[in-house]
Amino acid sequence: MLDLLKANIERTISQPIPEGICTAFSSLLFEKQFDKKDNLVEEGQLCKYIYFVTKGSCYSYITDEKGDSHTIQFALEGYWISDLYAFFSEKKSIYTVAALEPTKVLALNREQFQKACDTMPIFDKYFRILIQNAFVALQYRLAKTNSADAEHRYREFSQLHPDFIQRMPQYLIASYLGIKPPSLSRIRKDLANKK
Amino acid sequence: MLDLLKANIERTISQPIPEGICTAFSSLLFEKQFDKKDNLVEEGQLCKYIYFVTKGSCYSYITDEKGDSHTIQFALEGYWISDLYAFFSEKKSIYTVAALEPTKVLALNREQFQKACDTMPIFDKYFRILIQNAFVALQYRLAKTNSADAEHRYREFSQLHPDFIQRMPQYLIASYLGIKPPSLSRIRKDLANKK
DNA sequence: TCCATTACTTAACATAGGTTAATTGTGGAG
DNA sequence: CTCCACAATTAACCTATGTTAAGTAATGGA
Repeated sequence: MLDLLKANIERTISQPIPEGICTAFSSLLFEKQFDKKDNLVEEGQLCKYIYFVTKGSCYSYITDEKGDSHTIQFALEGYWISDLYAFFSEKKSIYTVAALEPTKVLALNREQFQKACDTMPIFDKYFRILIQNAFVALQYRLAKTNSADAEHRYREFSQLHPDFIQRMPQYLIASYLGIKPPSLSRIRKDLANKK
Repeated sequence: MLDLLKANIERTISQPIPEGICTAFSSLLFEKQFDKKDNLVEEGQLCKYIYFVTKGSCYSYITDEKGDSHTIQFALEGYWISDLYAFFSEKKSIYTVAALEPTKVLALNREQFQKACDTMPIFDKYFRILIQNAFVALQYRLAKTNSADAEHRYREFSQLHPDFIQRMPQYLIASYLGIKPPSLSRIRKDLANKK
């Protein structure tokens, strides 16, 4: 499962990395397993790790005052996930990360993350580009949240993430899109009728 | 106005930078001026630069099918702004960046950006942390957009960005919050009455 | 200083999406 | 195979915010 990570790094920075660097990096990570419904990060707790998913899937969400959950991010194999706010600031987590299936991850803690970035400049680059891409995608998602209606957002999401449509339950997709399950049902019904 | 940038870099990476590095970096930048309402980036055009604001203010927005604008980001002195999607992908811009006042910026183009990152690893670090912070803030903004009502979002925004409240017109603040000017007026009226 | 423009407010009405609750569908544990 | 718990759908009704349009207040250029 290190192959998945190595491929991810090389694709992200658009260059092959020496075997030595890869070994050095992987020595900073350790493998961890979670059952379905386990929490990888818990709201209110410190967030010690960022996780690279090698098997399974998970998602992060925020809980509002009414107790409702709002999905922030999905992660399948090959995705990083965590509460980056809490991870970098060393404050209490504001999000929860939970496994949707039995899930295997590679965990990286803050000290090792710093060490990787400080001793191997290639990792500043890797994480810079990784976050750069995530930022661009997130900005677009917010732009669409504020400028397009729910049906439009659902159609675009289906196109962009057919894999998520397959594997994630609908009530989570609804919450990712910023709507409630009955609304998503309505939208799906309308779309089915149109065809 | 290079002082502003140097201070920004040192604060971001939490370490002083040698004078030499600073000079080398600044030689990659060039100064540019815009009048009020000028576009720094135009939707549909290539986005050649990222801009560091040294004087004045600007904002980025997306235009929807109906022709309505939706504010993505504000930038005062000490902020970077651009269409990062277009800048990095070399595709046509999907956002517009416009000056709200007579504005001075330092412009950095893609080749120089690459050069800075490739030859001075400290700039990978600088931009990594910069984008990291922007990502964390953006993720929180989206989380709130999906989980809190407009009044809550406005109160939080006022607390977090009193400077924006001062300097930005209300119709742009409304659009930043994902609502229309009449709604923001209503909210402000209600808040004034509550006190 | 005055006019023209642009921003802000207000009110009446419209609507997308939320809420609730009942109903049906479904997949995993035993 | 058969429950049971949970996920998805549906329908009736509700509410926050949008829409439109008019009126008022600022602002900036001649």
